[in-house]
Amino acid sequence: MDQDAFAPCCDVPQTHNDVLDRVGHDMPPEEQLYDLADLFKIFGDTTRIKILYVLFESELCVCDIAALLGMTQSAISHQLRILKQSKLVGNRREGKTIIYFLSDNHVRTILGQGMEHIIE
Amino acid sequence: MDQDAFAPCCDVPQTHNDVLDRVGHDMPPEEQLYDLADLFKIFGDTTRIKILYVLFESELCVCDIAALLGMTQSAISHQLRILKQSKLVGNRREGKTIIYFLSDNHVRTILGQGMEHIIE
DNA sequence: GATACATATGATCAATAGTTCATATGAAAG
DNA sequence: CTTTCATATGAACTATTGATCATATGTATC
Repeated sequence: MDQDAFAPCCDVPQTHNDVLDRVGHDMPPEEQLYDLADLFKIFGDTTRIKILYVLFESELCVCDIAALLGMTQSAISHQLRILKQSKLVGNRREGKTIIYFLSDNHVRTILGQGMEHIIE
Repeated sequence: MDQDAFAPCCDVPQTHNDVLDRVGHDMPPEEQLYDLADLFKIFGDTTRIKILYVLFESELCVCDIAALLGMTQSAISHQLRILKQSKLVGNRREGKTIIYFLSDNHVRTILGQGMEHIIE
């Protein structure tokens, strides 16, 4: 990053360049931040949250999830695709049906922390 | 919830109603799930993630954040508004400028867990 | 191998979100 | 009290997203 890129932009009584330099340096790389936002986007939809919550308690086939949430098989399938791409859920075939399950421990923590925040 | 609402929808070798009954019961109320999704939507944008990251290390005024991220003051201000509405950041006036800061401990945990997930 | 069942996928459409531009608010200095 | 500086806000435009509908894939059964 350019050393002198940050000129004082307002008359705050502290030295700006010091702070700005330091802050700018500890920033994770652009790509990681992008991936991180993408991950949280997944949690930012009620349907997907509900899916994660039901899988939380039991692995389930697609039609069961659809029945539980009162939604179309197609809608659920589309969302499961997204969840699987992000490695948040996994699946296995069992005869004609396909069983989905949570594949990651972080899911619980992330949802839990989110809940704590909104409960307050 | 209706006791007999869930008929078996596929020929999975387990009894569906048992599982579906149990899973349906431990679901948080609709409104909470909605709020939860709304909270995560906030983390689902690169700009807001970056803002949180810089505030992570130091409280800053609006124009400093804009300078750090190389973005318009207006864009930043709009996003700060959203972050403030969700109680993720707070602010205080200091002369002509307004200083923003992180107001919640969960922010660190949530971002941290997210990072852990994508690093793997 | 033809049919039925469970799931996946592609196209389409409505709704939502983020940036930009122009402008408004609000405190401080002269 | 007028001007200036820092920030906030509203409107408009584009891009993205989630549900629906129709259809494709793929496994099992006859």
